[in-house]
Amino acid sequence: MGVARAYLPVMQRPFVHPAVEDVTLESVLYALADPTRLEIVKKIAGGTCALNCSSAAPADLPKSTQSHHFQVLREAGLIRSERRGTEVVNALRCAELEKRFPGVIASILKASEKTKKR
Amino acid sequence: MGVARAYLPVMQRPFVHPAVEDVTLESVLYALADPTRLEIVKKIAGGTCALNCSSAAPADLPKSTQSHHFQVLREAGLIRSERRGTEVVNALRCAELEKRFPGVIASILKASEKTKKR
DNA sequence: TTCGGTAGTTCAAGACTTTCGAACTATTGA
DNA sequence: TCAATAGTTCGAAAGTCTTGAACTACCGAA
Repeated sequence: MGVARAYLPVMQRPFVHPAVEDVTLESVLYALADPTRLEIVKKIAGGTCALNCSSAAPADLPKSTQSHHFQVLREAGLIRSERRGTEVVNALRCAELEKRFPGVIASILKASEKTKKR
Repeated sequence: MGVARAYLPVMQRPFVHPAVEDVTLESVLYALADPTRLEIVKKIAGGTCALNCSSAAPADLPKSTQSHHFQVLREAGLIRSERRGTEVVNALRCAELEKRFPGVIASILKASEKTKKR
């Protein structure tokens, strides 16, 4: 009979996400204050389905930097990540965040669109 | 006759504020992402009149740190500062910011009030 | 009119963060 | 089974934050 494996290999460990009530406004603002991360969030928010890391991040961003930014976004409670075989798909936690901080994410995304085109 | 003084003493130089159209969303989010600065902005926003630096900042914050945070807020376009004798009075640039980034500041301030009480 | 207190600035050093290359782990498809 | 793909971890270099110390400017009292 299969002995329970105490430690899952690193690349199989499920991601940990904060409960929505533990998400802080400051961590959300902090996460969005970085231009690269705002870019990522915009890309995820703009699409209709969850995106893997590489396609959500700016084209030439080193992978180690990508990993770091996705971790910050995840720990801030902005995105939910799930492993799908070799890739990680990421979705914005829109509805939850809207309930917790009404208007915040929506107004920021809207403002960032307008600001973008110059 | 009074010779024009080329350089005003440091402590008399007027503050420089960015024009509202040069304010970027990222600099605003960056400025608000710091808990101390969010605290300061909340205090300024909550009052009915402009506040000097010492009374807008958390009680035990070292003055050099205060100075730094007010500079960040000013350069981000969030506050307008003016010298009044020995002190500096600070006001939120509410109306201008609301026009440039509708809902952003308002929703953040609102969310921060709710979050505060725990 | 000078002196003490108050308000804020500047500078430099130590602590903390960010970024990124290199080496690694898992999974998939040929 | 092997190469390619997707992401993680580590450590070092570069960058940013925080703070004490020394400073400037202004104000009010004696």
